[in-house]
Amino acid sequence: MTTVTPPRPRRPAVTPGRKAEATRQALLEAARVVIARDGFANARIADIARQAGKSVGVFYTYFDDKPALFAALLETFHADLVALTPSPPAYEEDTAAAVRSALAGFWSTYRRFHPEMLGLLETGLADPAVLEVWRKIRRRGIRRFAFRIRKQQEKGRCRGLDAELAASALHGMLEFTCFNWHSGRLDQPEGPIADELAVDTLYGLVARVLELDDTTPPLPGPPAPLR
Amino acid sequence: MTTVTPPRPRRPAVTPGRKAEATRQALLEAARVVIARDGFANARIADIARQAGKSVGVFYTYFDDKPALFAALLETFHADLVALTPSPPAYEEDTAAAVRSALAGFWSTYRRFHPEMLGLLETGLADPAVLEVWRKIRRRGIRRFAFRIRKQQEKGRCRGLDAELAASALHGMLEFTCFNWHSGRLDQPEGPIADELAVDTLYGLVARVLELDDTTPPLPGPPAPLR
Amino acid sequence: MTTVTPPRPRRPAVTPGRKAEATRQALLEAARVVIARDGFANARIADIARQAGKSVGVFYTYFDDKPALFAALLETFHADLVALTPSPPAYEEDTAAAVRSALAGFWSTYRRFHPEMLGLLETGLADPAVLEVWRKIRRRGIRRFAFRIRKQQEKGRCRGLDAELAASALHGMLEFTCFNWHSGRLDQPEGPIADELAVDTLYGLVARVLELDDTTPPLPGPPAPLR
Amino acid sequence: MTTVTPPRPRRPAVTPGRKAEATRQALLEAARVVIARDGFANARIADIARQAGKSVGVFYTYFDDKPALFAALLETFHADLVALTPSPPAYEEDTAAAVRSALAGFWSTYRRFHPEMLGLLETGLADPAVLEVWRKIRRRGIRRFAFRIRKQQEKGRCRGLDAELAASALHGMLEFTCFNWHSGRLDQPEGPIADELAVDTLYGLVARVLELDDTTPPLPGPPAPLR
DNA sequence: TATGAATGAGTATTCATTCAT
DNA sequence: AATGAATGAATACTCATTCAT
Repeated sequence: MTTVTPPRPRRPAVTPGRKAEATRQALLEAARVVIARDGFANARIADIARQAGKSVGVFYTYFDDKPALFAALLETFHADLVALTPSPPAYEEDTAAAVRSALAGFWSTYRRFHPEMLGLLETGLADPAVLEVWRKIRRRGIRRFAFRIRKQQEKGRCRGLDAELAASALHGMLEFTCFNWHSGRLDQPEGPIADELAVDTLYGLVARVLELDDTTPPLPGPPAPLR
Repeated sequence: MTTVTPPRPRRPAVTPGRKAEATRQALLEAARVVIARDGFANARIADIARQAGKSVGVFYTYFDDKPALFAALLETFHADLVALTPSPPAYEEDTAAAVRSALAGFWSTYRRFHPEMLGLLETGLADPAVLEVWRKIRRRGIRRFAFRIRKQQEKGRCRGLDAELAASALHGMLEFTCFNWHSGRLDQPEGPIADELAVDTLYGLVARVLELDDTTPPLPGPPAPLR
Repeated sequence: MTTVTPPRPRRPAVTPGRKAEATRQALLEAARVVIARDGFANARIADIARQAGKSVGVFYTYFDDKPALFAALLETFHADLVALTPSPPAYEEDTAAAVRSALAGFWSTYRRFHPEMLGLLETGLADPAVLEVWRKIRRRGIRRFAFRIRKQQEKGRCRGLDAELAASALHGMLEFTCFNWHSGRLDQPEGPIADELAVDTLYGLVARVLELDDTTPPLPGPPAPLR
Repeated sequence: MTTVTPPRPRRPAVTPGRKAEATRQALLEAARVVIARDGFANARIADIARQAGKSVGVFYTYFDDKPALFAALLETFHADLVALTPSPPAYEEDTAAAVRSALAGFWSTYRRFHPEMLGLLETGLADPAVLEVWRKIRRRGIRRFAFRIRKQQEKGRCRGLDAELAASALHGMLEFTCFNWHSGRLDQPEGPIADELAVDTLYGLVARVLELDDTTPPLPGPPAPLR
């Protein structure tokens, strides 16, 4: 037995008034604060509204529910990642520099979007809709890593690596590690990590995997000697 | 949502009779099934009990609450990781083989403990008690990676890498990637990944970072050319 | 963005234990009391639970929501109406007596199921699921009235009446009037109506429409003389 | 949910300018559309305002609250019913024709005021203020039916009928049946009912109850043969 | 030990009503 | 008069946890 389903829009189509957009942004920003503080699952709608200095009800003027809010947050996250891409020419000119710059971009982007990343980890695997967005975000990054690996393979480097899988692993490393280091909760007994050190380290890892150093000969065949 | 549980002396000392221990194990195993299927946050006590073929009430005969159940799962997880460590001599004899074997161990351990890993990702960052266990688990793995990096540095390899940070990143890569690939939800459009391929790929990455190949000269200094 | 839909039953399939059935019945009965007192729309789950001497939560052990509870109430209502039907032979033997007895049955049934009728009127037209049950209930009664009218038409009576429509109107009269008189709220300035008087009156109306009196000649043709 | 509204002197005396009255009418009309579509309880102020092409706020310039809006609708309803009454002479001249014409009036009036009737059914029994209006509306119709029955009884017809009760039942039949047939939701599998057929049928019923046909002898005494 | 019915605190969500502009 | 963003009280619903049997 179900109640009649109103065939009319649930939220009265927020007209993009000045004030309206400001409130929406305030809620989004408040949500990021609360998520960063309490975690995604623990973030209550009421807390978010309060953090924004608004009443509970107003939340539903702008979002259908918490998942919808998170979707909005992820949208910005994704858009930012897309904007981050260095130009292809840059890669050809000085691959190492381009990679390093891309990593620096990653590092700072994942700082900005720490709450979003927290939400992805907390709910991504259990919520199909979130999972789909996360896939989209990863696909981009993985594709670029795989492209770079194949380029190197054309030069006789990165021998024996499955480009797609290696890219997935590299992307995972960046995603998780940037998140982890920014969170300051899991490892780091000695306080926050300096940006330069973090990027240097990540570059040290990625550069070795991609065999970016041209002064060293390529590594030999499949590096798995015995099983 | 799991929270810190003050250790209170409840549950009238379940004398671990045959049947009792069997029930406890049944509940633990059921929890793993339900968590893998629905995620940790979505796993209800009632579901776990039903999956175990038991009544809800009996859950509390064996566990103080949901966090306590997860703590019990993590305990086994950690114990298994400890048992996994290859003997130090093995490393000195054939480092590459030892690393490869350690990675293969990682891979299969993270398959077995997929539900636990899911729980860590979902709640670890928001629940101090869980976070502490996760830290302990990671610390072990990171220490070993850092040790290996320093060993390599003594041989003139892995120049310019911060051993601790690089180890943290490598561990994160393994942790997240094994979890991810086993979950089969995030990347993988083409079905599950063969064990050998997965381990080969991970080894390919780790071996490059550690510069395990003795036939190639060490990479030059800090590999970050320009900032 | 939607949350994962648990593929498992929402309510853990109430096993028909003794106590369980008693509680379910208590809730149903409490609901009838509260609906009769406050109306269907005003009946809060919490009130129903309290009236049953139970906590809120238990309601959801037995019913998915208020509509589901109402569906359960209507089921009994319908079953009772079905059980009410006089045997066909009775009709043939003494039609007038059989009709009168059927009306008396109606009258007392609609007293018993006053809360259900209230719910039908309040929500029936706006809730498709409820509407469907109401249709089923009416269809039965209407079919029987229409059958009787056609029987009379075979005897040259009830000339010019559309059997289906007339049956619909007669059924509506009974339904609404029994409800109305039992409610004691709308007309009646002089207190409750005696059962006999009510049934006599209803019979007086129905008998005239069906032209049950055999001592009077049938009414002439279509009784609408001028338009 | 509508409730009794204490008459408080709010709304700073809307001087009924041209535009003002137009807005008020637009809101009333919009309310009728929305109620007919969604039911009274489901009709939200916001929906009504949107349907009228106005902002939510303006609703409260013209009405104190939702009950007040419904009261305004019922006022018009009642006024129309009053205006409907055929002149007494008409009855004496040709009773059958007058009754038929009254029924036709009923039929078309209840089409026009379908939303109002829906509101009465949905809230009338639970809201004392609405109930009172409904009583007033019914009283008029019942009084006229009772008057007619008594007139017939003076002629030796309608023997054994309690005039008041029979009138209440007849009025209920008309009220409910006109509403029901106009709604097109409960019975009618074969589409809307033609006006003439509807009025013919209702007349067929009422005329039989009132024994309007002068060519047939009056029915004998109390028609309830055995109890 | 086991059962499963009962509890109730914790949250999400809706929508009539207010109010600054 | 009109606008539409904001308010918050009222309710529904969930699920970890308790407890009588």
